[in-house]
Amino acid sequence: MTRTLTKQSFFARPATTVAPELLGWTLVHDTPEGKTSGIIVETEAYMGADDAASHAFRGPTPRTQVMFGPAGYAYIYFTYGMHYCINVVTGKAGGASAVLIRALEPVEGIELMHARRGIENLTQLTSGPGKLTQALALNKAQNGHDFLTPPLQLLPSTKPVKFEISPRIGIRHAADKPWRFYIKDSPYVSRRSAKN
DNA sequence: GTCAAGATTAGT
DNA sequence: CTAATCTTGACG
Repeated sequence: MTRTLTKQSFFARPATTVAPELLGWTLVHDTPEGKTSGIIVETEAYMGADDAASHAFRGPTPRTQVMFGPAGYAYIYFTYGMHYCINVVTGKAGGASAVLIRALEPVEGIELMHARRGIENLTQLTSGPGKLTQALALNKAQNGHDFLTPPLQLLPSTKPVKFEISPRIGIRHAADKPWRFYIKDSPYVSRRSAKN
């Protein structure tokens, strides 16, 4: 087996396969204000039309359009009247599967992230899907952006990671599916997932 | 047009 | 446990 898995083919696999492998990767966002980045420590897989918990379950809508496109793009949505969440589209085009990035370990631009979040606590800076988008200044403007080019990128992991599996957080349907993955012992996983 | 629910978070 | 806050999508 000599073929290398390119970034593009990496994403074009089932969300349940990509989600755990994304742990340890780095999410970077460059803005005029400065660069912010973090290591992915928590993810969840959403399996499109076959997954009752997915936004794509009832077919394509204007909001979920990018999930039905090719893999490697950002699906960012607004919810609860105050939060954005970011996903990586995975699988083959039309499948509408995606991986929700739920928590990061802060790396670059920590001061900027503190300012954007208005808090001092480092472990709570990016420990949740709504928190990390605020810290990296992600919103609707980045919806549909491909992760292979600046200013929003996903950089491969440099070392293997030890992770655990659990049911997904905050969903009503398909709550039994073990499709949440997180780095064992990381103090940066989301609070609700941690144990609450 | 109307309405309920939501892949969340912070605070009591 | 609940309030905050508002977009989306289903219904008609």
